[in-house]
Amino acid sequence: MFTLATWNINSVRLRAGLVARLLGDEAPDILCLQECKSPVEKIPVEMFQALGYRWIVARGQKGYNGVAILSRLPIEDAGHRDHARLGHARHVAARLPSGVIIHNVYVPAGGDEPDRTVNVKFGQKLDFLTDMRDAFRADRPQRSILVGDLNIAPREDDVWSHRQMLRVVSHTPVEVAHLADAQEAGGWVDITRQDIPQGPLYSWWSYRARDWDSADRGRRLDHIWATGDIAAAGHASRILRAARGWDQPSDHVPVLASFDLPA
Amino acid sequence: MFTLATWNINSVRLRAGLVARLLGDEAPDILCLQECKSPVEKIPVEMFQALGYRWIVARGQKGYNGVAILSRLPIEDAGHRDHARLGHARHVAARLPSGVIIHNVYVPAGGDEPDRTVNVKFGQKLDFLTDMRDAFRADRPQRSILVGDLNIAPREDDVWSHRQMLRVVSHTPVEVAHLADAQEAGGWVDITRQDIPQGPLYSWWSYRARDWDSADRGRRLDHIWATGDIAAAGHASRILRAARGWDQPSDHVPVLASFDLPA
DNA sequence: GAGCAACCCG
DNA sequence: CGGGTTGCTC
Repeated sequence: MFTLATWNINSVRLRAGLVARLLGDEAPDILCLQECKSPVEKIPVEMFQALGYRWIVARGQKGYNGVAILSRLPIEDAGHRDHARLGHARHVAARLPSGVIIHNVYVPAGGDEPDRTVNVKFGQKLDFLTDMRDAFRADRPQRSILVGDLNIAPREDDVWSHRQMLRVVSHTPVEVAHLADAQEAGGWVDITRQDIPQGPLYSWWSYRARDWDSADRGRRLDHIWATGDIAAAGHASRILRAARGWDQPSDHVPVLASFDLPA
Repeated sequence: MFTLATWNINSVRLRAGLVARLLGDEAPDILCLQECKSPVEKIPVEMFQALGYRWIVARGQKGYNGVAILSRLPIEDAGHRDHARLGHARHVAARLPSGVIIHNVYVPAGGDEPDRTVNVKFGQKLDFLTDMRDAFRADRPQRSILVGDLNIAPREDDVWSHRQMLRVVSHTPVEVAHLADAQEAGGWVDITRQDIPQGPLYSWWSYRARDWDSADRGRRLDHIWATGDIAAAGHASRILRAARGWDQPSDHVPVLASFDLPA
């Protein structure tokens, strides 16, 4: 059995203290971070190692993007992909001793306008998802877990208002379809929704609203998926809403799940 | 009797807490600040008023310069000067009930190269001082006090090494001469040195040295002067070296003096 | 070394 | 709103 968490940290150096708090409070075996906004060599790894997270696999970039997998179980680097050839640090993979592969993904946010003819970033987001789909078609994953900030809230109850969000990037039908295609191509099961099938579930609240808690205009942008062969082992899904109220918080909160599998 | 302090605060908004600490600890009747780096309307005046400093006279500018006089005695705005027509907020004056005038001055730093033919900022610094001199010649001050960051350490014992500083902006002979001319034109007496005639005295330590305290490569850039007619009333001069060790400090520390005069 | 501006990005 | 960047100033 092992527990896994994913968190868009929005600067791993600025929020190393919050990461330490999560590791201390929840003690996941594996923590996948996105938006580290740091070159790999400037990630405060000693701090995480001091807390028992001796293994780290990461892809870094100065100022933007950046993904890292911290683990207290031994992990090996399992490569990384440059989906849609953006040249961004948005994917890294690790292998557990049992052979299970963890993919840590940070899908592009996609800008404001949900129209690729006027907004190149929206086109890049769709291309990134199409490229993910193609990679999973070419090489169907098995005994794998995919987590990360996918920057899409696919279901009606993944957003505070389906109607008001239909034309807002992260919940438009074209994005949801692209995400579904990638999910289907990999045979990925949404573990969070397998565990909590009904009702509103959010992992992100905008910085721009000061009353994020009462207004509760959230979105579920952060996901934990597993391939069908191991999906039944996934359980104990949680979203740590309280982390949005921590001091100097990220706009995302950690999402967790456990797997009844040998690590 | 009243006590007066001067402090280059290097952002009054960022260090409003330190200002409050000084006001609480030392309770000067008047505090003159330089480098407020703020428009007047964004200075946290409510905070100072809550501590009893009900009067404020200020000249502001966005991002750079900015001078303010906080007082718990009633003061009136006594105008401001734009020496050398730089268009900077570097001078403001206030009048005490007794008629004593307080000038709060922030002399330009002057850049790195002490040569006006290659460094316009150095030329502006000299012009600013010449213009101060001319203003005092035209209208000789009486019953006046002049304080501020004059960005010049005039004496050998105002710097950690006279020899090594002779070609460093803030201690070059040409600057010292310009300052002396302005001082003489106004009949100004250096109250700090009237009180503490001998020995090293510094009010500034560079941010760049982490070991500012042990290395002690300081300079006395911040001054309290009074016209000859009231100079004998000046006493109890102090430089609050400890403030350089406060949390997130300014690179300057407060300089204080008291005057045995009716406010 | 540190603050602020202007700018990019989410 | 709140991260990051570069460039300027002190």
